[in-house]
Amino acid sequence: MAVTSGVKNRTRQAIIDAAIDLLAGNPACSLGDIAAAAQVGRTTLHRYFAERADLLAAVSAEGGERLVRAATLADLERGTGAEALLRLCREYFDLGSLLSLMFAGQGGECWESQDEGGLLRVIERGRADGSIDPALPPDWVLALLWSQLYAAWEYRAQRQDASRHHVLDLLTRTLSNALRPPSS
Amino acid sequence: MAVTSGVKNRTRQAIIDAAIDLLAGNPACSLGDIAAAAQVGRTTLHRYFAERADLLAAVSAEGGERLVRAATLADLERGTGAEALLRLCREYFDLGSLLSLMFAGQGGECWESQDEGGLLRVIERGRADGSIDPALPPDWVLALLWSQLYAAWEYRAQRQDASRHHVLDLLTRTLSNALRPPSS
DNA sequence: CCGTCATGGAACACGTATGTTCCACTACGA
DNA sequence: TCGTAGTGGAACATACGTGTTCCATGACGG
Repeated sequence: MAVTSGVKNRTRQAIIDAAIDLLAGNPACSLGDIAAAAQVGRTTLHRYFAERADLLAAVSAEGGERLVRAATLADLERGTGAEALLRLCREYFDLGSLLSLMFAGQGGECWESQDEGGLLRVIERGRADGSIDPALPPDWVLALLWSQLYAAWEYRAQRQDASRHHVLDLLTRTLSNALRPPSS
Repeated sequence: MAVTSGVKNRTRQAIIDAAIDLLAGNPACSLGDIAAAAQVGRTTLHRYFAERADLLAAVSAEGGERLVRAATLADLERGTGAEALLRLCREYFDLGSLLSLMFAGQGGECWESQDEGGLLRVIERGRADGSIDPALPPDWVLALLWSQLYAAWEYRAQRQDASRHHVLDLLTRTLSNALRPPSS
């Protein structure tokens, strides 16, 4: 498969990036808005993605790739379950507006199904090695992870004075506390 | 000001209730859908709320009232700051789909501004009495409260087997752990 | 210099949500 | 029995998003 002319790839990527940013803020935003944000004509957008559903599918695929990439960077096999989860949290935090987009997708549709199994395994490991409270069901831990991640992202968006490092520190502290077993 | 005939009040309330339920699931849902859910004609809906914005304003007002009512029931002046916050959490949890609606409203627009001050005072009290980690900024505590509340609501919606009591127990446990100061 | 490639704009048809008007039906009290 | 309040349905005009077609422009390599 030939690499369809570097120009087309860049245009396509610009559209997808713009779509992620705008859809995160308003899942019902118009294609015209997305095209404008990507600095291309609406005609061009339709040339790459015939229907809205096609664009959404491409955004979904891009999101899935970024999630997998983040999970790889987090090196989930290393350390205790809780440590791995917190590392993953830091990687996910850098996904930016993609977080809002997935949260708007109501908890899980396509992307999560990919590595959700992997995450649940990490959580189980944490419950076994004593770094995560076994009284917490794995999917509740997952819900907790996503909700605090989203809260941290929104917190950072509202208070520009808060540095990335500071917010990440708050997130790490509260999440690890929430998951810690009572005996520890 | 006369009480405009009990019938009109009941119709109006039915429309607002239906609007809260549907808008929580889809903020862009049509007025026709809301009218159908309220079991009234679209004409009637327009008779009570001339424009969509009018209905949204009424929903906003209703949400604000319910929040205030919940805060009153929580008796925020009693006990430590953390205890009061957890009581409030339980009251808020029963607001149901209103939680999703306010979360869709992106963290805070009108309703929160009402009692946000009161909540921040409770959080400050908790920081002072040692029941809340003083290292956590009050508005981060607030963000944490809302995000875990939303997570709990979604968790309950997805897993019908989880009883209200069980979910509320998980929420209380993780939230109080997240807020607990390290020394304790 | 010419051809193609990628693009952007204009215009159109179509569907849907919205807001309005008009008329008919039902319940209820005087 | 009559008049009124509350309602619902049908129809209409309007606005907006969508998907398509057609044509013009600028860039780039032969």
